[in-house]
Amino acid sequence: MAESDLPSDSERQNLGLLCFYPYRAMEARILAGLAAAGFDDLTPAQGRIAARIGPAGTRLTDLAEQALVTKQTAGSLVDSLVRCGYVERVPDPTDARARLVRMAERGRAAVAVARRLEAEVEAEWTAHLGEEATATLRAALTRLREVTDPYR
Amino acid sequence: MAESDLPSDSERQNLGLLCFYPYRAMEARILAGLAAAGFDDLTPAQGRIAARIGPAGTRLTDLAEQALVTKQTAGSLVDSLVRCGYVERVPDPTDARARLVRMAERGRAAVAVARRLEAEVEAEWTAHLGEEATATLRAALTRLREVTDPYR
DNA sequence: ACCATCTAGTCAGATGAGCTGACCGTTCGT
DNA sequence: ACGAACGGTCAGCTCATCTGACTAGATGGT
Repeated sequence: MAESDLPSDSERQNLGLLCFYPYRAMEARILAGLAAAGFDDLTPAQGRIAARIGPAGTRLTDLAEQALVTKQTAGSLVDSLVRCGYVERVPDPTDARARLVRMAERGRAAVAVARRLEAEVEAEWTAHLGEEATATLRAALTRLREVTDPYR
Repeated sequence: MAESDLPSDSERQNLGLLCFYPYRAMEARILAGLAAAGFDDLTPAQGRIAARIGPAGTRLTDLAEQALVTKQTAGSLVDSLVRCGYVERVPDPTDARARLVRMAERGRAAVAVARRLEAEVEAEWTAHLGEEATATLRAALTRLREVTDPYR
């Protein structure tokens, strides 16, 4: 990679903002693809919550904490996901106060589509940047997460 | 996001999601810093609009297009920014239909603080990643923007 | 010059996403 | 066994965002 390709000072952008573009692009592509596949009642916020549901189910409080929203917000998003058939609530066998939010049939189908779309977009990005630069980018972002994501 | 038949590393995350953490962290830090400096009536959405106002002023329609929101949304955000004294609307001398949204005194003061905070956070990230890796990261993100930002 | 059309921006109304604060039932440590 | 902590819901609010319909000014073809 030629060093002369580095942006001039006037073009130099805030690193946070630079991170925003790929994130927004990925989210938009996945949401559009899901809609095209018939999952057209999903919103970005629902997706962000749903993406954090573990294989065995996850408590509402944990979802809220990881997504950095209040439990009320998480609760209403889960309600809407339940209404649309993506997830279900089951009692937590280990704690009678709690319930686990778990993927339902439709949710699993949507996740499969989302994974495929995600891989598709990453492949495009890799084609643009090159294999090696992409791997380096992923490594840097993963390290950066250590200081930017409080809930790893 | 954990179950997949693919034998993928469990730590390996969607590149889009990996981009999300730094973006969110940067935005939160800048907003918190601005609030601490007395600019405590700014919301994230107002900030995203305000960040796109050019030195000579920018039309509402252009702000909306760049921020990927409708002009109605941009309009109401600008209204609130005007109310709080951050920006002002002046007639566009070249088109009587249009008005330019321009930074006001308080807006310029806030921008100065935001720039300082931004540099501060980037310095922390650089300390964590190292000079060279940070430069490489910036270069990769800048190139990635070519395919992820429709309004460059 | 005229009219059709385009563009800049606003008005009205709806909904989603997020918050704070108050509350109830369950669990757990001492 | 009891009080503090935890899991979750209810109520009520604000802000951000959308779609659709509209007005005023600009522009271009005949």
